[in-house]
Amino acid sequence: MRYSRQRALITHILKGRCDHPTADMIYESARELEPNISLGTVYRNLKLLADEGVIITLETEDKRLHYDGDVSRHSHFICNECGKIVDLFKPSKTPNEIEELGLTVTGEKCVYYGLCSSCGAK
Amino acid sequence: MRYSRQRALITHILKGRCDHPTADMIYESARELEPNISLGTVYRNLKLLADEGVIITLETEDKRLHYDGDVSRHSHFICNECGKIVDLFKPSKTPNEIEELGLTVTGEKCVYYGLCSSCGAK
DNA sequence: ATAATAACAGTAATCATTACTGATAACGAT
DNA sequence: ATCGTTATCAGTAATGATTACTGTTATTAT
Repeated sequence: MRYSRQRALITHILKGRCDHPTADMIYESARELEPNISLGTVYRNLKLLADEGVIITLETEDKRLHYDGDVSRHSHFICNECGKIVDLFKPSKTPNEIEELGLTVTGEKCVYYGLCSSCGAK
Repeated sequence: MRYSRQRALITHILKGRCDHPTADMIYESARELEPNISLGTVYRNLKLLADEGVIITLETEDKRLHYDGDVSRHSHFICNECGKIVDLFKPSKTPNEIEELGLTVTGEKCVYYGLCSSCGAK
């Protein structure tokens, strides 16, 4: 993977903020420093960076992919009302521990990734 | 919410299978018994049923929403290779316990839902 | 420096999902 | 039981996030 100013910028932006922006939000930020950057370039590099494990993706119910520059093991809380995404460090926080942060938990979705038995055998 | 034959069929199909079909797959199944059912009807009812809590949605990396008729608390395993979705009962299975099912776990994404402190105050 | 090609900007295409329209069916009130 | 209201329908068009394409530019190994 060659160096590119655009990819470095996208990485820098994402690592320097603690929210979970969409591609479009990152595009807006990037244009402040690189006015001619293309939205396609943002999408392409976000996908590359996610494939490389440099950043993380977050599928939400708003149908848009959110990106997270923090690749340490942690989970997320999403407000059903305003859609705000909150980082929950310590991955195995129990619902009770989460409530202590002022959050009301009504549900959870936990997905594990990896290889199933048939794909792992190959 | 009024009764409709189409909605009853969609519910029946989803409750009667243990995979995690997309709207399109449910549409195919539904057309076997209700050949004139519309794809829009399938989408509309799946959304209604999910809002009512009768079924559950699952956002995956294939960009399509998957539906689950099992609303009991459980988590999922998705194979990175073939995309197969496996139910993991007992929601708090540890990675080690999952490995015993023949699955190789390389990552997890855990999201909690509810109300944040500002939205909860209202 | 040059050649090979990854990456770019700009834009068109894709495709899952949602919205719209006129027709039909469920169901409470008469 | 029929009527009127309106939720729901079938069919189809529109939406919008993401991806693919095209000709150009920039990176890097030789």
